[in-house]
Amino acid sequence: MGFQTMTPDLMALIAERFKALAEPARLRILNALRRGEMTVSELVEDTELGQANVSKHLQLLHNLKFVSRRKDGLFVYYALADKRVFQLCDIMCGRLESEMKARRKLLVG
Amino acid sequence: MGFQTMTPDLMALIAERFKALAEPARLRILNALRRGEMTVSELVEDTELGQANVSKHLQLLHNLKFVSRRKDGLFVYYALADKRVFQLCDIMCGRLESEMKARRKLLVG
DNA sequence: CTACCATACTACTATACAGGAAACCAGATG
DNA sequence: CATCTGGTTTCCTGTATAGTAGTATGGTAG
Repeated sequence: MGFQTMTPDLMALIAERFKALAEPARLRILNALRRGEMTVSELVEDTELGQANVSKHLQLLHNLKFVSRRKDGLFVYYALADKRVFQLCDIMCGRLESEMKARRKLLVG
Repeated sequence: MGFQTMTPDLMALIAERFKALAEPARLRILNALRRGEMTVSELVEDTELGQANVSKHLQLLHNLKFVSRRKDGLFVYYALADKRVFQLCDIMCGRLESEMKARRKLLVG
């Protein structure tokens, strides 16, 4: 596909997916899941968010295929479904570094 | 830096930047700018958004260093300041492709 | 069965922000 | 100066969604 052939539809789909990552709470959840599969309550503990809140975020991330879900008895286990998330975050971090460097240069210069 | 050393602060900064890309209007503006420097009114024509609206989006993109601005007489020229945007979009497109493939498999299977 | 626990759903409030209209500002030009 | 043009800022409205509290569902244990 590629970003070259940019249609409004494609644009909306991409925007929707960026929006999923545009929330510190969800980034925190995804980051926690890097350690491996976790249950909802483990994530609640780890992220210090409310249970309903975590559940909602997980649902959204699952709909967009960022996480997978597996039910086992009483618990529901969530896991990363797409590691590209971190590739995206790394690029953003690179951007941030450039920004900060530029800002520092301004202050010094 | 890298996403490894994830602090809440860093998370918020990243989320803020993803949010900038989580808007079809802004993606359209950035995509238009791929052709090169453009004035606000050229962008208005190209994107079919309101002029004030475009101006506001440009300001946001400029604050986050996605675009650069250059004033010349009556006109203000905006240009891409960071091509990594499209790298990000391409990764998202890759994700979309995987998603669609998986969905198709489900329908067929 | 009842009691209990993990998770999901519903209803609500508060906040953020996109978009549009109009006021406003800055250079250019006569 | 007055006026035009291009761009910005302000105010407003509607919509979307984060977060929370309370409730419902569904599996498990006794």
